Amino acid sequence: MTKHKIDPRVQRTRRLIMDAFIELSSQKEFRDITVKDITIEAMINRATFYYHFHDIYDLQEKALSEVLLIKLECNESYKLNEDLFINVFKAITNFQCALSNRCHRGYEDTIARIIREQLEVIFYTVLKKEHPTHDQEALKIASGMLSWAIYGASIKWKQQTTQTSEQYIQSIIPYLMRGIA
Amino acid sequence: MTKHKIDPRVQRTRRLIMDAFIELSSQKEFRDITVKDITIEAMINRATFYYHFHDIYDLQEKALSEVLLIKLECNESYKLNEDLFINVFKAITNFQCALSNRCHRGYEDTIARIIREQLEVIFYTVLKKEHPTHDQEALKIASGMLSWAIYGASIKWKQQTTQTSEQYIQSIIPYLMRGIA
DNA sequence: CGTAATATGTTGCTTATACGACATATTGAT
DNA sequence: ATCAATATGTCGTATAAGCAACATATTACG
Repeated sequence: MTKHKIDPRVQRTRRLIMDAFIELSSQKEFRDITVKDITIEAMINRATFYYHFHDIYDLQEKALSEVLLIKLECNESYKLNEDLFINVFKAITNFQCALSNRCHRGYEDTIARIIREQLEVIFYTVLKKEHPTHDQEALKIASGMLSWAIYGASIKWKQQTTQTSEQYIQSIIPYLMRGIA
Repeated sequence: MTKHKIDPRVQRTRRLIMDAFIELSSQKEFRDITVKDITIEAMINRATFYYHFHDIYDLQEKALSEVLLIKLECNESYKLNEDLFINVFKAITNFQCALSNRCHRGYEDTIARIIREQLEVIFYTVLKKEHPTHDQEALKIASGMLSWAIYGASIKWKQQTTQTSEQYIQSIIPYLMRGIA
């Protein structure tokens, strides 16, 4: 049960805006999508857009975060183990490949930040559950380092062509597991 | 271009309500569908439902009219000829068959009225276009009689089992065409 | 480079929708 | 037949969304 119920109109309108962005992003590059495009596709007023989002960049981040979140398929049964790393790595590499022809220059930093932030939340949640008595700050640092590490691995993976993402992450999991679990 | 623009919120909300009704009517009989069911399925407030519809019966009529309208596939190129009668007849018999297992007793009159009203509008529009100088009242009477006739034929068709709806209407078209075109 | 067209961002006001409360009606169970 | 549960219908209030207008910024074109 949600502790705080969101107004259904807000849910619907945000859904309309997010879906409009996703639809438009399959038709044109991110930098060519305007707030006007969004409002036409979603059939909402421009003032309504600004009621929900700061600007087009705010929407891009939130929309991409949601897309990644869906790919990550987070669930409460996640444990800090090999399966988690494999799933997470496949999700972020899939995410990056899906974006590679929609946003060239200028979005790498945004995407990188979105990926790291999502990973950090996941790792922190899992670590918190497995080590409830540990210092919160230490868990934050650990999850932050892990997210950077996984992200760095994905960048390295992209630079090579001989291994699938699953093969690649499996080859580096021993380096991840040592010193954590 | 519409001469009067409808508020997008009104359009969206009515769409939600109509779609909720259609969805529910594939799961339960009409008489078992409540306003509460509709508001849950559509995710709208009960007061909002009453803002748009008088009661559940008002919704049923409007929703069914829309379903029939879609089946009729009205377009501006319609002419009062054999094709029109065949299309119209197939649409209303299809409509009646689709409903036959969702609303038993108590809805025949509502459905009959919906069918006749839609047919009357279609026939009047076509007659008006083909005989623009004719007396408006005479055109109304002619379209009314035609709609009753076609509806009556559909009732007769249901009572027999040897002919398809298309065969049936073709066998009675000569009786319809004489005295009109 | 200058100008026109287009997009952005904001504002005040209006309309549509949500909520909770309430009285009444209907339905289901005993 | 009675009572409890559920549904209906309405109301006052609050919030979200739409509209038109406006000033400013950006983009496209000649």
